Amino acid sequence: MPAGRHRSFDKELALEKAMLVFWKNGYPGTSLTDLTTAMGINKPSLYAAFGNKERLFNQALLFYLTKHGSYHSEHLLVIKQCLKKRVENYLLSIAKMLTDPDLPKGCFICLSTSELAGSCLPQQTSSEVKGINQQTLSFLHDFFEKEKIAGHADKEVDVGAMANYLLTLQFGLAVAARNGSDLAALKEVITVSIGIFN
Amino acid sequence: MPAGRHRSFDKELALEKAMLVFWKNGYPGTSLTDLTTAMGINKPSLYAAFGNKERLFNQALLFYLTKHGSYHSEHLLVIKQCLKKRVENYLLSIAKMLTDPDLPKGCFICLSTSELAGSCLPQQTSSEVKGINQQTLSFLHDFFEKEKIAGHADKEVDVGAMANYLLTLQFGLAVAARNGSDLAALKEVITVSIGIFN
DNA sequence: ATTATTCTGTACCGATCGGTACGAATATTG
DNA sequence: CAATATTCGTACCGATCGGTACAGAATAAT
Repeated sequence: MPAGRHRSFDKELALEKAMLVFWKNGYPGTSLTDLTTAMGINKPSLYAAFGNKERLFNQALLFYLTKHGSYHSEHLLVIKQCLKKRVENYLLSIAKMLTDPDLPKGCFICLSTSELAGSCLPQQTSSEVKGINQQTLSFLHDFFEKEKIAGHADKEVDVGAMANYLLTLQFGLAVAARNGSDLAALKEVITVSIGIFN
Repeated sequence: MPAGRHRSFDKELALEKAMLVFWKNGYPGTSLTDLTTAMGINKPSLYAAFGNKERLFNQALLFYLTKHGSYHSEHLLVIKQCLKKRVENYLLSIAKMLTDPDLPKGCFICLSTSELAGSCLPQQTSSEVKGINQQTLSFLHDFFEKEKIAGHADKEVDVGAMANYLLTLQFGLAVAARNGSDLAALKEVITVSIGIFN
């Protein structure tokens, strides 16, 4: 047991609150006052526990990825379903998250990606966001390659293009949700988008 | 001719410079110093000519829409081309703009849409952004309806879903460009995405 | 009980935020 | 020419920005 006064708040819960604020407002749109208010702590506690705004944001990104970004891919790996159905369920899982009434609309990663261009995000944060997207792209690439080898997809299919298409679609669904599209609207889009598998 | 000292800068050129800064950094990521530096004017001149930051942003949105957002739809109306080819050229026109080396990466409207959720954008700006997206959606809806009536699309096609799909795809391409995708990568995505017309 | 250590709350730091007052400069009007 | 109208540049406003110094409160080890 470490000596000294105990932390009076749940660090992981505070991180989740911070993540939700960043998710809603973006990095430059979120102030330390926004954060401390939502987290229910004071600035010195925030700095002692998380470093600074930039490091808190990076930790929020990883928290988001773990809690809201990782589980969708399970739908791709279900056996005894055709490729089209699995991709559909994968996208539906994402669409449900994007429009969850208990969460900010859209996707935290997609929002951060939109903030990439300018001097908006710190350097390290920028490369972390790009890394996350590259990881998703690599995963989708490998997935389609395996599907092709397994004979579930045509031999001439461009797995790189397929991976890019799916990631682009995810971005699009996220922004559409941000714009107010509900789950029904996203489902329509998904139905159209998986028409390429026919 | 109005009496008094003449404005020493080109108002439209200054608006374009401001638009480029907002396009790169977003609304909360852009400061008045960023703006005045890029525009080559001082703050009082900015306020005299454009009102304030919010009104300048709204004018920048309309400037963007006129200069970089409107001409793509021409590709949809070309006669003597099949629907698939016209949609492809429409998306290619957008993709070229999204990756133009002389412009910020991605789409100013898409970025603003991403900033919609929180207290990031002023109220009037938020509704203007939503209105722009609704207008695009309506245009695409009408376009596909006319195509269906003309017999260029199946009679059972859901024109609302098609419009949503295309808008979502535009958003996705914009974020992908923001993430660093080059024109070749976007072209791959477009090739896959128009596979639904087969 | 004392000491050492860690956290909390207040109060504050310099810098920057969006926005403006005001006088000097430049133009048209008479 | 004066008189008037508009813009420009400087210098500044209160508020908020991200970040911290410091003292007091709370805990563990001695």
